[in-house]
Amino acid sequence: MLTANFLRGRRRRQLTEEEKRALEDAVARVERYPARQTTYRRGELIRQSTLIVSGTMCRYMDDREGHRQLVAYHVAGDFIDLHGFPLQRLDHDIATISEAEVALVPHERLTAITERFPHLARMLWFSTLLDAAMHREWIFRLGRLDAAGRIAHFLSETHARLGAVGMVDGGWFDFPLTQQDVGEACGLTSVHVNRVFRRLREAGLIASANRRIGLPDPPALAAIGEFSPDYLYLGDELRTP
Amino acid sequence: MLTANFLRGRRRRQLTEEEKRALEDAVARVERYPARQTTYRRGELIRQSTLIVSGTMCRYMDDREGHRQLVAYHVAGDFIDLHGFPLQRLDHDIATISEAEVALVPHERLTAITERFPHLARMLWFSTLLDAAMHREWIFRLGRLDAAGRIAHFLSETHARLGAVGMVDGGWFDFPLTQQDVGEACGLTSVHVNRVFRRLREAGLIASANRRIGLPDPPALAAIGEFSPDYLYLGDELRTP
DNA sequence: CGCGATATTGATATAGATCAACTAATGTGG
DNA sequence: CCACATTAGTTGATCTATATCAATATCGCG
Repeated sequence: MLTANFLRGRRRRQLTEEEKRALEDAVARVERYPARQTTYRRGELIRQSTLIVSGTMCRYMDDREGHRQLVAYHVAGDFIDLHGFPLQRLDHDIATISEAEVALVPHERLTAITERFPHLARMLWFSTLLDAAMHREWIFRLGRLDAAGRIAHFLSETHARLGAVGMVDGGWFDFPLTQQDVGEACGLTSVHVNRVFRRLREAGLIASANRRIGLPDPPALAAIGEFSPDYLYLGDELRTP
Repeated sequence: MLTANFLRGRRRRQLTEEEKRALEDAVARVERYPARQTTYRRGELIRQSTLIVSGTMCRYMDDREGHRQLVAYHVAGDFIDLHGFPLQRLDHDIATISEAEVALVPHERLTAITERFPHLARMLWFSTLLDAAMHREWIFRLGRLDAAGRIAHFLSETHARLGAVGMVDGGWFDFPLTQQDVGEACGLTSVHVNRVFRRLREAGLIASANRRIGLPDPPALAAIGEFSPDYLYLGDELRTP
């Protein structure tokens, strides 16, 4: 099932079999994007939305000098540009981080869903509001936390979200972001990210190898990042850092 | 009309008379909140949503030490906690800034709207995604701009949004936020906000009197804040800084 | 195996925080 | 409507987290 990870691990995911089938049937085709490619540019008209089947993508905005600010990081099960359905155009760019397989859903089929399946429509709405909740958390992170806190928060969030879709194994998960990318998500330079990573590593709070990250002590990291996963609306079994 | 300012001044606000009436009829009652009062605390169950008729409110999150980070500022016409309709609980607190008059819409009536008026439902969805777009812009502001840029961006945004609901007069608009509040929105201390305000005032870019702010040269201020109003999805007549 | 991307480390600079008065508004009770 | 209290705004001196600049080391890939 292409859409099996959609809202997986979230509370209130009461989709009926009929709704699941309607969503799966709404997929028009599947594509594969190479790593590090911008797939959508701000302002383009959107006629379909993109559900990540596997791989990772991000949404970002460039400042005047071309420095990138990530505004969201997306993993399997995320409907990355569903915002484009009501908005028609987006205010930011979208790119892959790692290679990604995506399912494309034409907007006319989403319109049909909102007419025929009001509850499923509210679940789609819900999923865009999860993004908004993450945005708020990112605002908090940038506005109130220092460098170590921001990075700890970002890693804790990624850990929790990947956990929800079964992609954490023994505290380890894929992490295809460079230190430069992490800096662009956290409003820091890659140099400073490197120094903070070292401190966290020396404190036994993170480990890394082969583009994967391990969190030996998630609660301690969550404490540094003032992270609490409420805003991810996870199912009961997933609600500890 | 209590709901007259809802989506006012936005592109794609094609509500039929019937839809407008349905929304107006969904209002169960009107309340008045005093200034500087927290009206909703994170995690409470929400059974109704709040549309601001007049006055200003904000959404915020506290850090461990109780320092506040604003994540949104809301004015007349904003459906401040419509996110709570699909989410059921919110991840942040809500408070008034100035005294506010609000219209309350029970969630069961919103559910009825999504079943009977799919297009109006998409417009409600659209309005929550405007919030998400503003959130993204706040992330950009905090992650990539310096103090002057952040403040310039925030003032430019407020100017544009109040313009959309007809609340800007000769470049002047109500601004009930203290410098402390601006700091909490922009990730700065009130002391530093004060110094930046002085510089902007001396440069002839802002003026203030009686809790109002005037922007003598909006394009120049927008340039400093790298502000472009695309993300507000304003009508054609309102799309210059 | 070698090259470009990424990570690492050190030295120095700076924007903004912090601490500490002081002043100007705004409000409040007698 | 005045006297006082409280809140908001202003300014200066100093400190610090993070940026910047620069060099080297290591990794992953063709």
